[in-house]
Amino acid sequence: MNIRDIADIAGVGVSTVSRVINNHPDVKVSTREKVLKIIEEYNYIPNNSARVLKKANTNYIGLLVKGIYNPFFYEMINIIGSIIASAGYSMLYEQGDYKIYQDVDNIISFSNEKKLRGVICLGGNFIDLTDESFSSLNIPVVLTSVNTVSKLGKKTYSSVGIDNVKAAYEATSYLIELGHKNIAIILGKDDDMGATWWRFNGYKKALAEHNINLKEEYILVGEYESEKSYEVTKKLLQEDNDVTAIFALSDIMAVGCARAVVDSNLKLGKDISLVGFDGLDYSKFYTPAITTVKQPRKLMAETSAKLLLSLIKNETENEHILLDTKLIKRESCNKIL
Amino acid sequence: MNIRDIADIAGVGVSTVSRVINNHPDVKVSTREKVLKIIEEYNYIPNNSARVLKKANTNYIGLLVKGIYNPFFYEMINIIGSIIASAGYSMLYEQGDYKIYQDVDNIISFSNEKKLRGVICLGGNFIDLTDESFSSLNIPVVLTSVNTVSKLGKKTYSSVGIDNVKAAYEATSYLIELGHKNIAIILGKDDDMGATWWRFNGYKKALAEHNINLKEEYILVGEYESEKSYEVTKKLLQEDNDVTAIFALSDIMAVGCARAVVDSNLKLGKDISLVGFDGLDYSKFYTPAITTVKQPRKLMAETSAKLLLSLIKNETENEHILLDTKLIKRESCNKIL
DNA sequence: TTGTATGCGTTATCAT
DNA sequence: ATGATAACGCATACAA
Repeated sequence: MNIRDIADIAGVGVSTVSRVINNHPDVKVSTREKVLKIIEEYNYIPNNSARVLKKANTNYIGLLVKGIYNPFFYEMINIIGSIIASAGYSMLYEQGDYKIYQDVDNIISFSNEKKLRGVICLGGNFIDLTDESFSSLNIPVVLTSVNTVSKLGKKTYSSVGIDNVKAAYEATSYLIELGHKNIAIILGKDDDMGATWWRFNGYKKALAEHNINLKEEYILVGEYESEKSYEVTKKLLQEDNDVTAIFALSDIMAVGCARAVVDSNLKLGKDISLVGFDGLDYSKFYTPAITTVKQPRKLMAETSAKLLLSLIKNETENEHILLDTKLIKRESCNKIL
Repeated sequence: MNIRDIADIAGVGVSTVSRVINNHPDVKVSTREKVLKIIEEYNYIPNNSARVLKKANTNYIGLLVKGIYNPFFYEMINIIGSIIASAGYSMLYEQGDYKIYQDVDNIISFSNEKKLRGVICLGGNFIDLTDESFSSLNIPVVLTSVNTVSKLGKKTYSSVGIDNVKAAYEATSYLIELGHKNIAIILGKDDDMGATWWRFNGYKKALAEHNINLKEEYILVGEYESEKSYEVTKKLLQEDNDVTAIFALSDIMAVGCARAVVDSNLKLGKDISLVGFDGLDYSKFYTPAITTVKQPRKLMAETSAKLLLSLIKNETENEHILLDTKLIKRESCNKIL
């Protein structure tokens, strides 16, 4: 069943059917209705490939997600997906693990191969972006929750994110204000140039401002996993009796820490203070509830999708949007002398 | 840059280039290398739409996910995605909320529109499946973590899931064996004919076998949300002093319950026993750790993807696979007299 | 307002 | 082993 069949059945030319399908104005109302009825009746669906081949553009938007198991992104995927869908686009989803470091090449080949109209990247490393990085790409790119280190190429892509340095600085400062001096930090990956790196910088900045020395032993790596964070925290608590606070760079890791504290016969929110990062639901329902840096992930998702849509429609220029985080104080922290 | 350009540059015919691209045997090694070099040099990527138009089949596999925020599915999405990708297919992702009840129509239009090679559905309601439901569909369908009620049409699709009745029966029986008689249950949605309904049946079966009456007041609805579950649990504990155990049909909801117990000045794992469902990581790290029914979600994801791939390759017939769940006993339950 | 004819880039058939 | 050419289904320029 193709456009010609419909045309024959309706007793009209193919172009008329095409015009009906594409809502062109120059069709008599009665003709349009007749054609529409037949399309309906025969369940005709235009061949997308032929359309794309002819028009040389698709209605695909690519979503490139970095990090296999990142609950933080999952919710965002669906928000982005629904906005994209209601704008008439389809979402082509691809994910890569943390090991792939050629993210730019990834985007370009993804785009070329699938003839995308635009791309959103959730996470990823874009360390050495240049003015030419995206030059071979003629579709808009939105990097969301991505930390670019380079100042170059800002005109060639958009971004939506948070100020990781500031967020981590605030969280660490909060712990310091509560009187903590021995503050351990659980990093995601130690070779990560993304969020981990910037947040680590915020932590170091806060320590430095209060003349607290950075201690090697207090820098742990949790691999963004509860389990791993549990292990490293437990080990730390066994070996060191001075530590009074822990800053975990994700809530997933914070939960692992929390349990490690309990299992070390210490009281969370009393012997050890804990701050997480992300603002996932379950930090709120944990016992005791875990203080965390809340990222506006719904807003981030919405902003990204809407921005990309505007960019595709050429309604706006590339933008770099930083959204606010919020330190949510709960029961896992307390004041010490 | 198209196949003709490459052919011209290489000084060969288009068919030769096509043969090279598609790894056809009848090409002299030297010719193949020459063409390959030029393809590489000019960064030529074959036009997918033209290919599809010609071959009348894509390399798209559709993933239809039900339920906007279901962490249980998220991890599975990525596992499925990576298996699909390494088999050379791309994943077209669509999601719907719980309100859409015409899931079969959804699959069919999705498939037709995108010329999919196969579809995996994560969740969803397929209550009145008939032998004809999928008859207009000539691609394999795998329903994962879906509860079909109908016995019809089993030859026309595959499924991967767990025995929800049995799993819920075991969990409830466990609580009963511990001495509990007043066991509340937190359902997902009250009008859900999917997992909730079957698990609810397992719960009822266990109660009936031990001559425990089903109490209206003990049937709560948590909307698959921690927050909502928190509220209904808190209300229950205020109004009723007899309840000694709660069975939450998802870990997300269990976490909400857990906190509600604490906030009602009761001790979880002592005054109130709690069993969750799913086996998400954080039930393990909760304090106290939450007993839960673990679903083998990685295995479910792998099984689904591999099954679909075999079905596409016509290597196997439709199958209906039930995987085992496991009750993981932790600290949130205790024996009462 | 409507129909005819052409070409989008590829693969497959048929020659050579 | 290789090349010419005819589809695939559609949108559109042009003709009517």
